[in-house]
Order: sequence, then C-alpha cells, then structure tokens
Amino acid sequence: MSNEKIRVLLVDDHKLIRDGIEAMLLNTKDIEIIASVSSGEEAINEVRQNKPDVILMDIMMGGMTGVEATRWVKEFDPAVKVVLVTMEISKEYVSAGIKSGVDGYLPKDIDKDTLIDAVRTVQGGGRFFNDAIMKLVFEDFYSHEKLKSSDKKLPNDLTKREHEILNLVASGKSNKELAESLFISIKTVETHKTNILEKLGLKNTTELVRYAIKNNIISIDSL
Amino acid sequence: MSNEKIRVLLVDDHKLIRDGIEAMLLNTKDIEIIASVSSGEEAINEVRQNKPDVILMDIMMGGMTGVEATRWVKEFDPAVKVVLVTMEISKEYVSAGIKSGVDGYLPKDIDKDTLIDAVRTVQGGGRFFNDAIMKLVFEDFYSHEKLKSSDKKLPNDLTKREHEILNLVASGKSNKELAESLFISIKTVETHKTNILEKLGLKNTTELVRYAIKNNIISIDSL
DNA sequence: AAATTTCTCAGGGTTTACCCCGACTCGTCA
DNA sequence: TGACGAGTCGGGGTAAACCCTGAGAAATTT
Repeated sequence: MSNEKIRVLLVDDHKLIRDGIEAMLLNTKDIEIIASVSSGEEAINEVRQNKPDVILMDIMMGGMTGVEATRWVKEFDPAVKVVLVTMEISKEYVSAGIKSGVDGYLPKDIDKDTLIDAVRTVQGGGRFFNDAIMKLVFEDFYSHEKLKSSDKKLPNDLTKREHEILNLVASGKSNKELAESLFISIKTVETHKTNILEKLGLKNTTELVRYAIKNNIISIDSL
Repeated sequence: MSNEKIRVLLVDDHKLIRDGIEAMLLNTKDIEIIASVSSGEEAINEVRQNKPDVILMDIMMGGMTGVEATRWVKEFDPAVKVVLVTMEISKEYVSAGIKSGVDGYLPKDIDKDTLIDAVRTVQGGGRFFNDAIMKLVFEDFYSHEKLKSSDKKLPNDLTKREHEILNLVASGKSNKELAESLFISIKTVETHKTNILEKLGLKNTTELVRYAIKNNIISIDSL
C-alpha cells in the first residue's frame, strides 16, 4: 500500500525511557524515529520544522507538560497524532488529555506489540486507549451512577404542581415568567416556591437551581 | 475452600436462550442451576422462596423488564447478585442497569468461559462488565470531554476579580455573603455582578449559576 | 508620563424575591 | 359529611437584587 514509514517523534525528559521506546520500535519496518527530545518546548520546535506523523510524549515533564504541548501541537496541526505516555493513570490526566485532543494514552510498562499497535492505530486515524484507562473511566461512571440512584431515594414530598414549578425555576424562569407560562398569578407562584424551599430546606432560587441540577431534576445537557 | 455450589437462577422469556446458558454451565462443578423461569414475576417468586446466589437475567422481557426485576431483587436482598444479559448494549441500558444495582452485564454472544468467569466474579463480590461495555462508556466520556474543550474556547472577557465573583455566586452565595467574604462593599459586588451579567449576556443570578455549571466553572460534584 | 482598564464605592431609584397571614375552591378519603 | 391536602389568590410588608449614574484609587499598558 504505502512505502512511507510512520515518522515518530519521542518526547520524554528521561533519556532511558526514550531509548527504551526507541529500541522497541527499532526493527519495525513501517516505523521510523525522526527525533528524540527531552522537553515540550523542543517537541514544538520539532513539529514546526519537520512534521512528524505521531508523537509519543511523556505526560509529566519538567517545564511544559505533555498536555500543554499536546494542546499546542493540535492547534498547530490536528493531523499530527499524539499519544501520551504515563507512569500512572489518573482520571484527571485522562480527562485533561482528551480535552487537549490526544489520540492515545499508554502506561509506561507496555510491551512492544502494544506500542507498535498504538502507533499504527493512531496513524490510521483511530484512537488508542488501553484497557486500564477504559476501566478507570468506567469505574468512575459506575460510582457516579450508583450515587445518583441512592440519592434519588431521599423522600421527595413535592406535589405534582410543585415539581412542575421546580422544573421551570431550574430552567431559569423568573416568578413573572412562571406565572405567565402557567396562567396563574404571581402570588400563586410565590406560594408554591415558598413551599418548595421549605420542603427542601433551601433558602432562595439560586439554591433551588443548584439543587435541581445536582439531583438531576433537569439535565446538565439542557443548560 | 467451599463445597457449596453457586446457586444460579436463569431468567429469560426465550427457552432457547435459557437452555443454551444451562448447557454452558452444566459441567461446571461449582455452579448449579436451581431454576429456569421465563419472566421477571416468576424470578421474584423464586428469589422469595429459595434464594439463589446469582441471577442471570435477560434485560428485555415481556411484562416486567430485567431492570425492574433487578431493582426489586436488590431491595429484597442486596446479597443476591444479578447479571443482566442483553442482545445489544446501549448506554441507556447500562446506565439503567447500574442504577438498579446490577453486578454484571453481558452480551448474549459470550463464550462459555466468560460466562463462568462472570458468575464466579459476581459471586465473589466483584463486578463483571465486558470490554464492549466499558468501551461504550469510554466512548461516551471521550465525546463529552472533547465537546467540553471546544466549548471552552468561547472568548471569556471576564477579569480576575469577576471570575472570582462568578465562582462564589455559582457556589450559592448572596451579594451580602459575597461582600463579607471578600471584604468589599455590597455596592462593589453589585457592580461586578452587573458587569458580569452584561459581558455574558445574562440577566440574573439564576442564569449565572446555570452558566457557571454549564461551562464547568464549578464542578457538578461540588454542588 | 499618559491613557486605559480594573477595582472600588455611593446615592437613589425600580423591580423582584421572599415572608406571614388569611381565605376560597375542589377533589379525595374516611 | 366533614376533615384534609392541593391548588389557587390577595394584602401588606421587608429584604434582596438589579439599574443608572458618577467617581476616585490603583494597577497595567502604551
């Protein structure tokens, strides 16, 4: 298909790691390491001068972090693929990495085949996240969803009408707008809101909005 | 260690599926199928009478769904482990399943070893979700996080002080509380808020809170 | 050094939110 | 049938939020 090799740039402030990765990729016919640098700043320079296809970058480095460098690279040219390499995986890093547009995420203790697989996958436009990372995200999702359900069991003495009011309040309507859209007087709206606040132990509309979002009475996406 | 077999209950309205699963588990020494029923209602009955250790249940059934049945079972006795089995995986089902307290989730095209592994895992108190499900959740997470980052690029002309105010407003503080915690006058707070509202095109504190949550200026978890 | 922005605050006003009370209607349930 | 909860309003009030204008002090930029 193509005789072009995948041009890889290595970025890590530990030479040992760079050499290790380089050794792993050395005898792979379709992969070529064009440079090996030790900082995000150098990496940016390298990207500007001779554009690599894939960057394997450490996430923790002195100076600019891998995430920041990724952001820069992706702004400069989104076609350059970036795979972050990390000692330990944490939800914050994964999240930050994804936000910066990273294409893959690997732990440092990967084996040769996985590494090569990752490089080829991102080069082909795919994403490569290893199982541990997907599991991490899932665990987080799992605990969140479970919390939601247990939260929801707190007795909610609100009447139908009060729920209706709460929904509209949470969607940003003022008392007047509420009265108009429900064809009732402002006085009635005030009565309902007072009752709601009392029942939920809140003190004003602001807290009501926060309560509604926290308890998924209105979805975050609808904001 | 234990001579007790894992007592399994099968629930699926297709006898074919039940028989298939039964066949898979037949020659496993530590697993015993105590009953095989075709509806959620029967399953509940079975749980009441001779408590199984693990339930393998179809998620889509005539009458009560697997999710509803799970909810009932978990309320009756959380020690009974439930694994949902499904034709196709969708985020909604996974989410609903987790909320109802399910311990595992399997596609119908699993092989024998995976099935046995799942039963043993949940019996031992673990959770069993196959890779496809974790990947599904991850994909969802991925697209959400990417969206967030692109959203964030909308220019934000707020000054440092205004950001500070916005944060506190979003955390539920009134003008007076704000003034006190920043050691400035209420008038100053009002001025800042007015400027913020004007810059963001909003009209009151309620909308400000919604804006802050939507744009991740404060995290949902902190609510 | 001058211009601009940011942060601070005030007077004085309008509007909205919140509070406490009472009261009428309409269902439901005992 | 009579008590009760839910929903509907009003009066009359205080407090909070919001608006407009102006303006001095400090920091930042030019």
